[in-house]
Amino acid sequence: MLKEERQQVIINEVRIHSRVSLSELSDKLDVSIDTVRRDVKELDKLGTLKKVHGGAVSLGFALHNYKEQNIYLHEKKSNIAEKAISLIPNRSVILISGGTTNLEMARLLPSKLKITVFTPSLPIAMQLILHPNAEVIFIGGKLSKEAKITTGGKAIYDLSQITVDIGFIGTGYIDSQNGLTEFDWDVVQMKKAMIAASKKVIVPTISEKLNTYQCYKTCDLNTVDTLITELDPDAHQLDPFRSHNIKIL
Amino acid sequence: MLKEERQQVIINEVRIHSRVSLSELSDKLDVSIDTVRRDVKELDKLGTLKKVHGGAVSLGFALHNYKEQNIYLHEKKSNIAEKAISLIPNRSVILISGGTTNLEMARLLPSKLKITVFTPSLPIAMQLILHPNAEVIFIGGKLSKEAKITTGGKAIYDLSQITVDIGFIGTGYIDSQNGLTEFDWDVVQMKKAMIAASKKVIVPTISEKLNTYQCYKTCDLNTVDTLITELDPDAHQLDPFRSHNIKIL
DNA sequence: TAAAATATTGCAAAAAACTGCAATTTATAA
DNA sequence: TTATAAATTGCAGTTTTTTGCAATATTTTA
Repeated sequence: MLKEERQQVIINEVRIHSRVSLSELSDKLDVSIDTVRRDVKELDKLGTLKKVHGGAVSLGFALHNYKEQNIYLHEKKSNIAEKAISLIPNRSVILISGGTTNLEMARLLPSKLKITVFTPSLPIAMQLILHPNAEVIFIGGKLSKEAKITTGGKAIYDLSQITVDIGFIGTGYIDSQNGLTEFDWDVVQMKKAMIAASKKVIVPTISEKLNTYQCYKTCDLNTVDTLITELDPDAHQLDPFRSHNIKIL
Repeated sequence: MLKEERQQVIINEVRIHSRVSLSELSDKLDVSIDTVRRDVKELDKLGTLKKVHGGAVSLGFALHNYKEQNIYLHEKKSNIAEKAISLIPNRSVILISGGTTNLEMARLLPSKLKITVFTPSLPIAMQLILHPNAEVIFIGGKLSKEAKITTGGKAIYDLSQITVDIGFIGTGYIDSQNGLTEFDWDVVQMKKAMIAASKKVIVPTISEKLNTYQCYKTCDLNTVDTLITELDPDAHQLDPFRSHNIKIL
């Protein structure tokens, strides 16, 4: 088989599936993994596809792919995401709201984890497309351009028809007195519906958000089952949140 | 055997198979591999085919291989997208299925156009978030990772509850006999539902797809109101599609 | 943090390409 | 027809490209 043919096959695979692993290609093409790696490297240089660790993805996909803005915050969010992931049993059904911390969680979800995910968040759905074992169900509705999640009566009604094991509910603001709050009224309605649909409510948030609040209230703190921050669970900053029957991680 | 004949055989082989290896040619033509190598080198210089390590490929194949093809296709898609956009009145309600041609349309939608868009496609929704005057309503459901659109009973039911002015329905394959067809059954169900929800059905497609078909049928050609390709509406290639009461743009 | 998976690098064998050359064929003109 | 020049072809030696492997480094996963 000519090298050109091989590369053509690779391009097709990437076009059809948006992503492909080197071992799959090596298998399919019956050449060593080194060879497909070199091929993919060449195609990457030519700008035909994007090489990633373990395989390749189509350029269209790489576009929407997440971009880490602030390294400092990013580390915190990865830390939170890892803690959050540790709470997800295999074969569970979860709900993920929007937000960059939740996006980080979606990105870090282990590929072996079999899971069903409901989400109204466009970026999170986009990310989860890459996950081989996640069944993703998108909550439809009117798109909020700021929050990049769906909102409105339809979405809220759809949420009322489901119950999930765990809801990972991000929040714009969190305060020991005022609970979870937001700046956007539509978003609050969605979060209320998401919380109602979740047997267990987990709130992942970076510590910067602690002790801040806004005008519209999502829920009281005692609605929250688990609060996850990048801090040590025993940190003093978390003291005001201990009195509400909340697990802190 | 004359050199001329030999080279003609080589040209034919490449035309038929898109590719050929030097050893195959040497075998078939019963001359040394050096000779076919020299032949191929000449044909390459004449621009009849493209010489590659170990053999030769057709020019189309080579073009297909690299970035040029993407740019080439992209131009066609922009052309189609512009024609499609000209059919959208201000303040109309439209439905956009998935596909890269439709994505191009979403990208090129004039920012002044006030519009309501229903879509089950993740990339298109992602794109439309950037549009200042588009109200975007996402059709929720189970995500198909291949097509990046939602599918399944819920999405189809939701579609049955709406009616839009225009539906822009991309298609994987289109043929004058077999109509619109797809490779993926779930996607076909979605497209049927989208067509049912549209007062007017517009099918934007690049000419490469004309006269191709697959096993699952979306609809007959006479269901389509307007067919848009990058070709001139009078082009001969479109003749087979004229008899079905279709506007061609 | 350890272990598993993936990348990188250098290297050597194999395949293919290139070069010069001689034998052969073809073309051309006397 | 014949002599000569030009083109074609195959071969041998050399160079380049491709490919797989192994050792080592890096990244990802558990």
